[in-house]
Amino acid sequence: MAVTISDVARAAGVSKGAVSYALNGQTGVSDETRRRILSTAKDLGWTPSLRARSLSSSKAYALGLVVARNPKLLGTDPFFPSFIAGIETTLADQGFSLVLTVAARQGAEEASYRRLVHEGRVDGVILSDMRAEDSRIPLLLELGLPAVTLNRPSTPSPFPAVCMDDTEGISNAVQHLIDLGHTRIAHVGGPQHYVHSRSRRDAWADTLERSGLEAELFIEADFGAQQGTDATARLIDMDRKPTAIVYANDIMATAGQSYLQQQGLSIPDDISVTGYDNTEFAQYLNPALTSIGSDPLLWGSTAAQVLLNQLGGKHDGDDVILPAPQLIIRGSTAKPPANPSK
Amino acid sequence: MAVTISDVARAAGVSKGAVSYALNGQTGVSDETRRRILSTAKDLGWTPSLRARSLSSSKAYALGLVVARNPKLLGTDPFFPSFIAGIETTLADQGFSLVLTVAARQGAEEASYRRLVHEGRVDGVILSDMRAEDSRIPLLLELGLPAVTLNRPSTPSPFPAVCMDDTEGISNAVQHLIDLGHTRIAHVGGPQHYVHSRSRRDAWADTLERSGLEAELFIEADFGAQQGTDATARLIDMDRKPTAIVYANDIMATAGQSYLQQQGLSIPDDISVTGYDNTEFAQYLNPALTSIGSDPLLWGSTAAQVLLNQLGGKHDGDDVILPAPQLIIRGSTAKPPANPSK
DNA sequence: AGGTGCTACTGAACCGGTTTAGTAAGAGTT
DNA sequence: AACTCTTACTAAACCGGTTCAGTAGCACCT
Repeated sequence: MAVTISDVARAAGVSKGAVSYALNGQTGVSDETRRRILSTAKDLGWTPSLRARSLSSSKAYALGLVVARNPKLLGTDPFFPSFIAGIETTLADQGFSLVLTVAARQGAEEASYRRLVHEGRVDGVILSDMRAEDSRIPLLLELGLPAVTLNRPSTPSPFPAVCMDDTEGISNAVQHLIDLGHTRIAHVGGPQHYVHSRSRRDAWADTLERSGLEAELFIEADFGAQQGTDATARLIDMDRKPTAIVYANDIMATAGQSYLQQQGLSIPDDISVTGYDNTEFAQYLNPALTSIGSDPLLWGSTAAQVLLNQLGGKHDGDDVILPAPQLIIRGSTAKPPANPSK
Repeated sequence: MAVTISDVARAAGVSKGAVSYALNGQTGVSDETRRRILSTAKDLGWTPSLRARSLSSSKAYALGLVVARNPKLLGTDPFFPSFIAGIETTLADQGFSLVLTVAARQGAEEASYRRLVHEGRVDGVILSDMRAEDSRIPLLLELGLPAVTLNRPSTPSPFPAVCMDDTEGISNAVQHLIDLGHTRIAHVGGPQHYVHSRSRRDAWADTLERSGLEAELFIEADFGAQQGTDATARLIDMDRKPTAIVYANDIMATAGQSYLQQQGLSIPDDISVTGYDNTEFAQYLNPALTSIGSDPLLWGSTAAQVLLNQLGGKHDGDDVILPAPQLIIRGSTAKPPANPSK
């Protein structure tokens, strides 16, 4: 079996308690003894037993992430793998692990959090995809589970937030289109109960209105290719059809772009298109997709770090603001047709 | 605090040991007493402490998944989220959790497995993306960690395998193209150290050769959009350029298709294209992508179940064979041009 | 010299289960 | 009646840490 703290105690000629104090850097042992204990521990190759420590300290040494999305849609979202990789880079260094849960069915989400707490699997969770009136906040308060949120939720939240502004990228995209001469700029947004979907929509509307344009061409979709296509079809069926469409993610933009081309429209000559996320394939589309490039890796590693700090009582209470995603202009945007149809 | 086994013992007027026997369905208690213990446990709302159980039984009640991929590429791969969701559906029912690790850097993979074992985080792992001479097999044997593999590895492996045949879909795709009249069918494959990449290539080559065609137009890429584009560029620069390209995944096919269109080629009139995975967006491309639809959800849930059976000593030793992914024919494939250029 | 306070440590309890060793009661055997 | 065997249970050890209560030894104060 592995070497335990008792083995170290015996070898060093002290009690178990002394070893524990020495190893945890607590007071109660002389420097002299501490050195001796540490060196015998090292000689014997001692490493702490996570399980024993979990039991006696009532900690899990793990963080949780509950992803509540349809796996089909999740599969096309490039955000999560990078985000998770970011979380990992922080956790691995500090002896923590990530427990991942996918809540596919409605209602499974709450059950997942309850189970994580009840089994004591995790010491805290990272909340992504914040929603309006997010029910997870009261739930976690009830459960007493620490958390960080990605972006500050719209309702009061006692949890630290790690923020990456959605609005700047969208505003820049819309302004870019306005500067090119577009006046009928549509937006295909994500589900509006998501805070980020909502703030992207608001950014789109605000930017238009600042230039005296009306923000009327809006369709809500679900971030999936199917609804991206449908929304696009509805937009170009309109009497006063848009000359540019700002999509809330690259998947919908890709699907929309394909649909438009299929309808005989040329991109960007007949209609301009922008995405969000700067997915790896965005630059290889035909034409390459103008998009907004976020940094999920940084977001993940920062969120994990903030949560760990919080657990260690080292959080200063301020939200962490990360650099806003930037607009990346490519071939899918150009000036509107000189003589727009109808 | 939560109610413990001692509380139940006291309430039922028996010893801790008796409660443990009763709750675990072991012999040593009369039916009468067992019923009484179970009902008082229920009345008190007792649930086992995962941590205490982990310590005394030396089990983690968790499975691990180590994903060794560049997060950038991982982000575009629709396989993992669905696969993980599948794993979850099995685990959640049985009180297990999933510990996910992303090994970004080279060498981080082995360290991840060692850490999982060393900390006792998991009772077993699921191995995906099997490689030729896969170093994980001897590693896990050394570490004594149970595992399941996705598909049977090329080297001898004592671990059960859950298999989903790669070859049938590719063979059908190639045969479909041959039936349409193509004779110069290229393949853009994944990294050839992956077993699945290799078997897809072999299926492509075998099917061509069965029809007396030469399997010469092969390029290895990394499943990413960039290399998919590059490979496509090289193929159409050739003297005897292909009239059809079979890609090893949808991402490369999508990137390739865009590149081809950008070069003024019409799909499928000038050149046919097929993908693999049947990504959600595949059907919304322009033209819709002929692809091969695997079932990662089923694969995940089955792999988890087989591993749990294995841990419970209930594995019968046979590999589990899942239905092979099927070819889905869409607009990106058609008969070759009547008078192929050069 | 006696009291106080601090340091450095020990021994034991504790976290909440599982598991082993031991035992009392009853049935069966001869 | 004495012996063995089984059943049903208890007490205690154990997993490997953390933490609390107690104590010996020493310095300092008055």
